[in-house]
Amino acid sequence: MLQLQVIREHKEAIVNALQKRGMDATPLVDEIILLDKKRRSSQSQLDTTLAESNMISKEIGMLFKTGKAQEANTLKNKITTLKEASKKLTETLNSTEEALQSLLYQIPNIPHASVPKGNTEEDNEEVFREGTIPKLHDKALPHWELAKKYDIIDFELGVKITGAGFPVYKGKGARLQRALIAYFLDKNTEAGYTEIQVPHLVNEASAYGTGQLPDKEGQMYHMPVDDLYLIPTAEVPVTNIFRDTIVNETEFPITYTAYTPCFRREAGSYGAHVRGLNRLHQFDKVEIVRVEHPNKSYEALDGMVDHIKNILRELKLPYRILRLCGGDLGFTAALTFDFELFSTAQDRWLEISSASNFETYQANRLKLRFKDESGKRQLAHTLNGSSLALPRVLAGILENCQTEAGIVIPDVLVPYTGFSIID
RNA sequence: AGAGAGGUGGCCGAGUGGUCGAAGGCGCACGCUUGGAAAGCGUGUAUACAUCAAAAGUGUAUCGAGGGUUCGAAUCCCUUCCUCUCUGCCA
Repeated sequence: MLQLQVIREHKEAIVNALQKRGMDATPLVDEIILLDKKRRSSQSQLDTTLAESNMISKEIGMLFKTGKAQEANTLKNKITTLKEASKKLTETLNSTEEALQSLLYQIPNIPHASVPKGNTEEDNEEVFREGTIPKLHDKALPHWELAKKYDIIDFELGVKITGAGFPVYKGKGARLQRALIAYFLDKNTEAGYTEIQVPHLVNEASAYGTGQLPDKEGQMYHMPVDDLYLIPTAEVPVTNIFRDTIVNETEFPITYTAYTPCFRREAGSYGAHVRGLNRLHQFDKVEIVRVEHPNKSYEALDGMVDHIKNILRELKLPYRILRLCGGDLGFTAALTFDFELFSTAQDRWLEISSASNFETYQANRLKLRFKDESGKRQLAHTLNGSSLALPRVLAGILENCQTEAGIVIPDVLVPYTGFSIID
């Protein structure tokens, strides 16, 4: 959520910047400014009214003490009018604030200056590419065929137990998955991230805190009995650790990594693009989260990008990095780099990581602040990235590392898997 | 799940209808003292919103959350969440 004060003071700049997202924010912003004016004047009026009745109440107290009950009773009548007035003002204030809040929720984050204009994925800007795309043998298969051939992932079994998009990993498939999780967590820990384990269900306040609600209502699994949501990413529970907190400036940088399953309803299409592991309702992901000083957040984002690069380098997988364009940028992000893995057998790029700086957008909702040197409170910057999302990395390994003899496990993973080939 | 107790500032803890944003202590910050440190002494030490160009100041709200009673609520009533103890159930 953008800060009201910023909207008030930089209206033009905000409207201009949001055009990059293909959005004309003028009407929204205008209404917000109007409501904000109304809110402030109601606040002032209410405050004066309450101040007056507080004063009279004190007077009444004094009068009763000194035995002047009659005079006190006269004042009581006076206060009735004030009470009615303040009740009305409270109502206006509340409804104004509510309306204002819901409008504020509708404004996405302001794209960073470096974000390219554009509406679709085509307009994303490739900023880096590395790794060699392997030449596969003639009988190379897509991962869903490989999964069947080697009996390492069973999609039909998942359908039986739960439904489409809930695969069952078996044997070396399950072991490879576990190996990847352990490997990613180890790499992240080495890079200074503190490993934590968090709940996989969150309450409504947390879902609002990181911006899944109200923007992505319907994309999360909701348990109405307890009013809890299954997490779509570890970002939600991890970032919400800092909801309603004031951290000390000296604590920066705050860095966490967490492995969790992720649950997404993903009401969407069927077909080749979502086949196999390409899109799932439940998948595993290792996430990194940072809370940073505003001066350091872009440096930190670069650091995250380098860190993820290193992992992919070690795995010897071909990948590229995209700077997302305005139209493709997530609602809450100011700048996002997507990592895409090239899947030779599918002949397409698969998104495997997304590293974003949210600047103060999340922090404002979360009320995550820090005390700066002069003791003033400021909003912190939050960042997160996948390091990494499992299914498509798995798909990439299966497809890119397949040989006629079997699937050759990348060297760095062998200590984790305990085997070097799936055959 | 049943019975009981309780939720007060960074922490501990007082407060059962008026002058309480809240005693006292600890912690923390600054100053004095000291060769330096400790002790000691002094001062300060919540958040949000409004007002103001800004700071200061002032006002309002906040004692888990929401609602109610009252001229007035940390204090009384209702709802709800959470914690603890005992019993039950259970990986």
